Amino acid sequence: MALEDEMLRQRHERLAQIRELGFEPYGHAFEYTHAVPDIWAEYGQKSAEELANRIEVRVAGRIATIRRMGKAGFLHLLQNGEKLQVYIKKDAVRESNYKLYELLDNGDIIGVTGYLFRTKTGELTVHAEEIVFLSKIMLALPEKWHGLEDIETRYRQRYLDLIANQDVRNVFVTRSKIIASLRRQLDARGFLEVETPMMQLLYGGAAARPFVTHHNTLDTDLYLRIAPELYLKRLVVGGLERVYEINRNFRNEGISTQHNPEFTMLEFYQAYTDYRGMIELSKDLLRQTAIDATGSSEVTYEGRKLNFGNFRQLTMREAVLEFWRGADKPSLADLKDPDWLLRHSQEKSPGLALADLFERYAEEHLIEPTIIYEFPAEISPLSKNNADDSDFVDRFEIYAAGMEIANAFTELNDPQEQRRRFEEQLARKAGGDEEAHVMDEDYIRALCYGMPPAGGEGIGIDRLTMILTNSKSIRDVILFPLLRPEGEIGLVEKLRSLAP
RNA sequence: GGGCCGGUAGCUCAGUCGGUAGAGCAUCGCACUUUUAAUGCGGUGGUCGCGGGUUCGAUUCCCGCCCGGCUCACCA
Repeated sequence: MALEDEMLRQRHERLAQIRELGFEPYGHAFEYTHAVPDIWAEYGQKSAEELANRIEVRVAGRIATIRRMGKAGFLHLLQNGEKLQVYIKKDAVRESNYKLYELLDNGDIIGVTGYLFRTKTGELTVHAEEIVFLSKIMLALPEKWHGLEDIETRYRQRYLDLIANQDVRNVFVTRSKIIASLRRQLDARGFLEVETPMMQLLYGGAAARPFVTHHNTLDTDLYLRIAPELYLKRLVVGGLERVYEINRNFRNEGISTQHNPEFTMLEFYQAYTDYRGMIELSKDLLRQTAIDATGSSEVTYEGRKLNFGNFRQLTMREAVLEFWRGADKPSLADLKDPDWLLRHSQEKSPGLALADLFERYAEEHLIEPTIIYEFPAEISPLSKNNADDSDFVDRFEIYAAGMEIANAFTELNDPQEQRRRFEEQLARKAGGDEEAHVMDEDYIRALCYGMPPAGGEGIGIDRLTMILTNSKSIRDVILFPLLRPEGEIGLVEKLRSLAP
């Protein structure tokens, strides 16, 4: 018999034994006086003498390790990422309780009532006086000191990863702090959090291929949104002058260490400001988020220092110049010369060519937090033209660790110009560009009612989290990243064969 | 989608120049009433990712496939 089957059978028998002792193998509730981290916070520094006046506690958690020694034993309870030792002695608990202790498995969830003391070696420990059974483990937990390392299992069974690897738990705690910090900062500035459709009749607000789904009753195909942008700007038209949304976008494209098909974006819009206002707001938001998440505006990513209190600022052309490799280094004048640009890229227009050069030469080298501005209009169908050079738009992106983490611009609020841009995109779509923007006539109609001048920005929460948690892959900051189907698990069959 | 790397016990890994496998932990049994990777002794546990081919014989060699990782392409 395979070991797993054997273990299931043994533990199934233990369920009955636990019941025979008068305990429920799956408890209903347990009121603890302290969570394990609270015990450490309150008593972690107390000496054996200070603990001598019987401090009674009720604690709960999952058994992480268990060491039995004849008529006594120790176990560690794991709760909220921290462990607390429990000591059980045969003549200190009821007989049935000691028998229950003898049935415990690594991974069971129990509650313990007792008093605090320090062992000979000085470890803060609960001297158990009563054990309550709360939940039975039926399978084997990963091994105790190598933990769970298999990447596939970590992603597929994230719950095991969270139990076995406390640093993984901390990544997701930090992710939550990042989102809470951004929310708090935006709320404090008078932004209103809103929710806009995830299922849309038309997709827009970004250059990407969408997922398609179908609504049966309406008999209509719907797209999972690739961005909330056009809906948020409709709200700005409607007088919600400061809005933001933190939610998922879906893009039907490749998967990599920097891309997951569903990912989380913060988008925010502020009326009566422009991209310069967004630059200042971004600097404040990111600096404070880094501090709230990590305790410092300076973080280490892959061994390199990134200071979110100090942003570099370069135009796209300056960035190409700075990171140019090769002998034929161009001048700034070359980068403004359409013919020169077209000679140095496969792209068909000067603006696309400049963006291409930027991506090829500069992007991966933008390690320090850097603001890149002066974007070509061709790659920015929703941004307002620059007043001095209509081939460019008032747009910037923020890069760090070689990744784009934010994208922002002065919003295009001229419906006539927006119509022209959409039609330009339609022409590109006709030319085979699957990611070109579609025409959204209702959005044009909204602009025709007048949108105040506004700045808007999107920040990629997953990538920001990667940087602030020093994670190499986006899958390490998404609890359940998309994976291919796993195949047969076979557990249901085994459980059925054990059932009464 | 292309290239490279990987998949051996529940976990972490070794190994077989082709003769059907091993360690530690976990698990089971015994001993042990302040342990810390508890300790000591003894056991159980494997369709070596899946399917073909070559061979007297394949976990090992060859081909195809599945799953994962990295990377390129694409993208944020």
